[in-house]
Amino acid sequence: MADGNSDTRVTIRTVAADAGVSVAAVSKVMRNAYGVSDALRLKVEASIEKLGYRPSVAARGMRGQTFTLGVLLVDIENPFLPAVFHGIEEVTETKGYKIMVAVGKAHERRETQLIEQMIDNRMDGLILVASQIPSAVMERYSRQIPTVVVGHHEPMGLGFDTVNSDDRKGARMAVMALYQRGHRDIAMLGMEWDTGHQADVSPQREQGYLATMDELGLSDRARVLRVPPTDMPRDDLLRHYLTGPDRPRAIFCWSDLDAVPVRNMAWQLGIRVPKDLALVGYDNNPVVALPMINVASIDQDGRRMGRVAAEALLTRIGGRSVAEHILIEPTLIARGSL
Amino acid sequence: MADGNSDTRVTIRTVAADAGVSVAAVSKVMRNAYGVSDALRLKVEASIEKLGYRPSVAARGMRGQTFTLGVLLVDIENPFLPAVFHGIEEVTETKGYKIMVAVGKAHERRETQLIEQMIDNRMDGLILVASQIPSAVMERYSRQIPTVVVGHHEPMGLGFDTVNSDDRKGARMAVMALYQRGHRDIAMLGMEWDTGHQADVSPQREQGYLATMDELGLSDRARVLRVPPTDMPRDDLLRHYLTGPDRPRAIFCWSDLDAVPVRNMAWQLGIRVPKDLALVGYDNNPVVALPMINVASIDQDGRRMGRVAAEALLTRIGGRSVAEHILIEPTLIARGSL
DNA sequence: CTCATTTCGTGCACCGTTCTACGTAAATCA
DNA sequence: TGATTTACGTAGAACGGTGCACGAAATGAG
Repeated sequence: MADGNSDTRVTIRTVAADAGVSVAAVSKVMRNAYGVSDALRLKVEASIEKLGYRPSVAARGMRGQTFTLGVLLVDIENPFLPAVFHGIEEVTETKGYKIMVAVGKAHERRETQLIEQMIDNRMDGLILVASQIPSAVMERYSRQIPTVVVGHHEPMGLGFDTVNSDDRKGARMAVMALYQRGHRDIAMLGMEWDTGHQADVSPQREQGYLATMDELGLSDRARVLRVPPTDMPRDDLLRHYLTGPDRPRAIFCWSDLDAVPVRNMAWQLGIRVPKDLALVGYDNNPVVALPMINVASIDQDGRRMGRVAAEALLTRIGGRSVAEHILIEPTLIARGSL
Repeated sequence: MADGNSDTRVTIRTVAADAGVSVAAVSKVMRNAYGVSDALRLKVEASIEKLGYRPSVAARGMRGQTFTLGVLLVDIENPFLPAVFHGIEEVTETKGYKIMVAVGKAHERRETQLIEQMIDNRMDGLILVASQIPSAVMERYSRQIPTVVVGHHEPMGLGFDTVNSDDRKGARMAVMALYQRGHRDIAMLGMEWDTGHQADVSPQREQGYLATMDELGLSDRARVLRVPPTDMPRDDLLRHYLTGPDRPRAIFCWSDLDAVPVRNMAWQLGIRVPKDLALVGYDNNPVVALPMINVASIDQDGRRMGRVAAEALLTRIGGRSVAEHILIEPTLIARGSL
């Protein structure tokens, strides 16, 4: 690497002078564009190496590509999201693209600001992971910048691609696993209704749950218990669900973020798992894999979703304009809670 | 290659034309620079609002500030890091700075690449959180860009500021808490030695542990059990530590990332906590707060560290050049494992 | 009323790239 | 051999801002 210190930054001109060629020639080499001989390339590459030249992203962004992609994560706590992020990186890293991450904290206004920031920063493309932004707004932004959306069902989206786990199927697998172990009284723990985000994953899982219960002839016992988001106090509500007269014998939780508190509350109440209460969660969070917790879960393979999303974005940057909507198969990770 | 849009972007010139003033005047208003009358400001602001103008970060970066700070997190899994990140955001958000995150995955070469990327992107400053980069390299980068380092003890650093939890004191609090509950045979679980990263937090905690054991006259029983990083298989080793002839009656774990597996292994082996084995961890990870896990921990207040780091960076960007080294007091969160 | 000083606004030279248009030499074709 | 085509390299105009140098107008001092 060996760079000297930074009296004057080494620019494309420095390199050109050192190699005894024109600025444009160096630019061509950098972008391995058409029309540069091996001799020239070698000369320029030697100078680049010698001087430790690195092109300015800012200057690049003014005319051409920045080779930087923006990734907007809904939050950073849920381990599913880092998994997606790693998948994205696996692909972009080999293709010479860099990543810029931002965290939207599930707040719509904040997320739109961040997207605008990414556009201002001249990102070449955008991956939105589990964003709270309404589809119409996404559609609008996607006209300004190539966009792929992960964890947001919108099969009719025109301007952007989507990559999703097959959430209905995942819910079906969870219900079937409980059914096959003899459970009939299966409830679901779902997110609280707020706005009408039908495109989110939680409603998809609910639909899968309800359809499967129906298919099994259990629709009279089907019910969705709602809990507020994790940053609200919920212990009393969970206790009520687990001890009330209508308490279920099996629960499918829309997310491990909720399955873990449920498992803990059961333990505190002396409810045995799986004898008195069977559980299946969603996301295969590392916490449910702990021996003491040991809750079955649906694995979405976030890493794979990230890879697929990144590949889709790159082809879209490459010129594809017809939208792709990719669905990925989840798998059941069976554990002691069934 | 590029997609076919559309609306010609609204630039500073568009605004100038609309407001009937010069480009320089608009620039001045944007930066609220000296020498602009209220009348002019109002006119320009109206046009900006009307046209929805947003300055190009890329273009700005070529001469002036980008109002964007780079944050390099060592990884994204350990919840302590998001906490620091949120703290940083709390202050930058109010000062009009944006954040760009990158994740170094504890890999030195990767981290240096990311830092260079941030410099290429013309970030106004850099916050490195628990970075693996040697101090000498940090020193070198800090000459190119204002830098604050979190979770890396380097009180002699000249070119950059540091913000740390007082890790020796935290270790002392953990040992004292165990001592006061009557424990004498207290071991520590530490990171495996790899390179000589004396500046990292883990050795600091070890020093605090050893000094406190010494102070209590227990230095003959003091020992540091070493475990490989979390992505390696470690169950056999943990089992060995907990069942071997030299098995301790109390363990201070350098991180909750290790305390949780220890707690689980104890459970699997039928070792009662805290009766047969007392535990204290570090970082107050949400997992140790779960009722079923319930392990005491030292809280570093990552949020506060993030706030302090961001404030330091802003004053450094503002012109301060003498280094600051800030130490923050940790607190003990007592739980059933003591 | 004149001269000095401050306040406000503008013109223009950058910043470090990309990319189009163009010139020239070498290679291919008829 | 002359006429085209192809390959290679260059000059120079963008890109969208910043900020210096400067002039005009307004204000204050004597």
